[in-house]
Amino acid sequence: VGQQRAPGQRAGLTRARVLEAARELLAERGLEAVSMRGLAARLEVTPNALYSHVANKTALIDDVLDDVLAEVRAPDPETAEPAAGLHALMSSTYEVLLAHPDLVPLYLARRGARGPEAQQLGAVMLALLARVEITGARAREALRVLIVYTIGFAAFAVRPPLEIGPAVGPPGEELAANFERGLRWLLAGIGVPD
Amino acid sequence: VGQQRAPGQRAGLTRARVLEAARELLAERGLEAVSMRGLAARLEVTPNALYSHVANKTALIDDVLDDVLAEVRAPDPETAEPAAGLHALMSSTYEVLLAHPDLVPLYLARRGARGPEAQQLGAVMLALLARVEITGARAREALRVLIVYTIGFAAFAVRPPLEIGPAVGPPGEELAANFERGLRWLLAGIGVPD
DNA sequence: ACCTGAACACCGTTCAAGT
DNA sequence: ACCTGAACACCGTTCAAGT
Repeated sequence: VGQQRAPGQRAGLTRARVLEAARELLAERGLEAVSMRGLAARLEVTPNALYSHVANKTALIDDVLDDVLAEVRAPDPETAEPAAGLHALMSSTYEVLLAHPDLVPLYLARRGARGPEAQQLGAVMLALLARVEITGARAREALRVLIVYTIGFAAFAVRPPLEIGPAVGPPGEELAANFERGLRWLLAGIGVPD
Repeated sequence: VGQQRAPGQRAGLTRARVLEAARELLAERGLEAVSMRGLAARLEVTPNALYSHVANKTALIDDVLDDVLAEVRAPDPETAEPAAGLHALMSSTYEVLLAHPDLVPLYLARRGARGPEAQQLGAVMLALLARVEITGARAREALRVLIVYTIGFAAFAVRPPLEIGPAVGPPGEELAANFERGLRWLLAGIGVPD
C-alpha cells in the first residue's frame, strides 16, 4: 500500500529483513496476518518483490520456525546429567512453543523444523543419550518420542483443549505439571536413569 | 461449473449429502481439493448454496473429522481388560489416523474432535480407567496424555518425519513399533496395571 | 539483480434477489 | 427454505517489463 518507487528503484530489501518483518507481523498481529501480501505491505513493496528473496511462502515460514528454536536453552551435552539435561531441554522447548502459540500448529503440521537450530538441538539430545549408551536406532526412537510428545502437548496447551468426554479446561499450571509427569514416564521408559 | 437451475429451483441438497461429498473429495483428491468452491462444483451448485446446509467451512471439516472416528474399534468397557482395552483403542485410533493422512494435521490443529463419535471414545476410555480406580482429574490427565501422544505420533508417521539431527526415515513398521512401545510406557506411568 | 505492473487462478463469505 | 447472481475482500504466484 503506497509504494513510491518506479520500476528499477530498489527498496533495500534483504532476506534477513523479510524474515524479521515476518516475525514482527506474527508477534503483533498473529499468524493469519503473515501473508505474502500483508508482509509486502508492511515492507512497502509489491507482493511479488518478496520472491527475489524467498522461494515461496513455505520456505519463509520454515525459516521463521527454525529461528524461534534459537530461544530454547540447551544444556551442555558434555557436563549435564543426561536425564536432567533432556528434561531441561524438552521443558525449555515446551515453554518456547507456548510463547509462540500461533506457530504450534505449524510445527505440528510440518512435524518440527529442519533448519540449523533444529539440527543443533537434535545433536545435543543425541549426545546426552549417547552418554547413557543409547545410540543408533534406539536413540532415534527416543528423539522421535520426545519431540512428538513435546510438540503434541504444547498444541494441547495453547488453547482450550478438545476435551473428549465431559471435562473442564485445566489451567496452564496443571497442564505444565501433566507435561512434566508424562515426560518423566517417557524418559524412564526410554531407559535414561534418573 | 454448469449449474442448470434458475433461482428457486432446488438441487436436492442436504447436510448429509454435503458431508458425503466432502469425504469423497477428500479421499479422491486430497485435502486441498476440499474447498467450498470445489465442493460446490462437485455437487453442481453455486458455492453459496452450501451455506444453507453448513454454517461455514470450519463446521463442515469438524463434522468430517468426527465422522472418521466412527471407524475406530472401541472395546467393550465393561468386559475388556483395562490396560489391554486402552492399548487396543489407542492402536485402532492410530491406524484410523494413518488411513486418513490428509486429516492428521487437522486433528492436530484442532487438537482432536468434539463431535458425538469423539465423545463416545472418550467415555469408553474413562470407563476403562475407572475400573482401575483412576477417576477425576487423574483420569482427565491420562486421557490428555494418551490422545496427544497418539495424534502426535500419527502426525509423525504420515510423512517423512522431520529428522532433527542425522537420520534416515524409518519404515512404517518401525514407527508403529515405536508407537506401541511409548504407549506402554505411558500406560505404566499412568498407573494402569499390565 | 531487484523491483513494479498486470494478470492468473484461485479462496471464504455475504447480500439481495427469485420461487 | 433453498437456491442463483453478483460481489467483496482477500490469497499465492508468475511473467514481462523497467533500471
